[in-house]
Amino acid sequence: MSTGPAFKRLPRAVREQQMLDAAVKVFSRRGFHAASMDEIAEDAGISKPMVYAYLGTKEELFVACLHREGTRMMQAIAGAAAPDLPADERLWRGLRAFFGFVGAYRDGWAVLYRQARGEQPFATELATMRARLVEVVAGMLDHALRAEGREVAGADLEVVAYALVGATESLADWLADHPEADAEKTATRMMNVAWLGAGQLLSGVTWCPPTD
Amino acid sequence: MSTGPAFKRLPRAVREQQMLDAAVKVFSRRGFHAASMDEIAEDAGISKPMVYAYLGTKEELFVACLHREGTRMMQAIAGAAAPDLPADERLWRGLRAFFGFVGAYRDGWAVLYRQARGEQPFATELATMRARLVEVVAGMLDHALRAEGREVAGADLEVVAYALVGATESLADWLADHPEADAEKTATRMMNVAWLGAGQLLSGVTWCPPTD
DNA sequence: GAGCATACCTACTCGTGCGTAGGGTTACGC
DNA sequence: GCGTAACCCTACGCACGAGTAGGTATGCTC
Repeated sequence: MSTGPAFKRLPRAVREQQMLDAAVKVFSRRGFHAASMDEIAEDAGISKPMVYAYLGTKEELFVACLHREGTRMMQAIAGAAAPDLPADERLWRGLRAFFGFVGAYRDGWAVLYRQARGEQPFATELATMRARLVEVVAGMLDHALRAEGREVAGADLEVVAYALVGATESLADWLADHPEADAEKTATRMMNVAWLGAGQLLSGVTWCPPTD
Repeated sequence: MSTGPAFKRLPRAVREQQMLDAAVKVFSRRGFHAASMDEIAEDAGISKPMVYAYLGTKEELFVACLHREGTRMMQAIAGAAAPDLPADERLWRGLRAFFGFVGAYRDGWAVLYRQARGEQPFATELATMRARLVEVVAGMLDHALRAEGREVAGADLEVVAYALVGATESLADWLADHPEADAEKTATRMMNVAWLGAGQLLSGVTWCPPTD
């Protein structure tokens, strides 16, 4: 007369992914501190001790989320940026891949990143990832410059790259908040700002503060 | 034989400012949730019930911080952007004022904003402020465009403005993390990226995705 | 079908930190 | 000098949520 187990027993690997899905969802909705392990467990359709057994403490769980989403993003971008292409082509492909990723994982990405910014333990983790991106962009600009036989101080390039990455993240946030918006179009907009600006700089045009 | 009161009795207005100073400091160091009212009180040289008596609950206290810093920032920028100047001049002055502000209040500003991003109750408050900035920048671009007799869809302008604001905030974060960096120089860098990019767009140059 | 590992649960402990009750002390008006 | 209002404190109640103890059921191997 027993109805049997209401929910199936599943292999570890599957449950871990379900837990991570739930964790990303709840963390993004509530923020790291406000999220409760109980809610994550419930959302994953499992009880709390299972989460601790598989993914460890709350911090470790968050790091696992960060890691999975970060890896997904890097993979999405990695293929796009073949180093032998011209700089504008590389930038365009990179941006398209990036916004494509954000568009697909709106919920996950943007808010995870918004969360990780504030909390000390994770901010460094995030900063490392961003540093990698900045380095790639700076390297690309540098490459393009050398191809024209000119050179710019590394620090300057890095700051420019930093600004570009910041602008991109900002538009990614915007995209995440506007479900109706189109990822491809957003990428084009970003490319306009980034490339026409970078293009000018690459051609040696420089703006100087007025001497008043 | 009594040594008298170790700490002076001070009028409300003074104490409130001390509390806000302490709150900004602690919130920025620890983040909203990790910050404790006890630590804030201790740092302000006062006991906890006083904080509740004057500034209300933790959320209300944080909002008060956000409000004070936000107002300071807006005031810093407000004077700089006289509407009758040419667009590049206005942008330059705005940026200089902005980075000057961030440079002066490194501790307070950047981290307050980093915090407010994540937590739902404050994210909207912040979004409103940012929206005002975006509007100002978009208005400036629009003005410059009309002066040349051209016109661009409002939505497009807004996205471009959004990207510029994002890039600027990103460099502000960078500035806040690099105490040795110079605010003026950072503003110049930002102006290079923003204006040379915006300048191209204003001259009607547009980048189109390659048809492959 | 006995043994064992793995999946899974209910029901707790315990620290932490928000918010408050209730009372003391200094200044200031009259 | 005396009331009254503002300033300020020590000490608590209480809820919430991280992490755990200890036990049950299911599938897999031989």
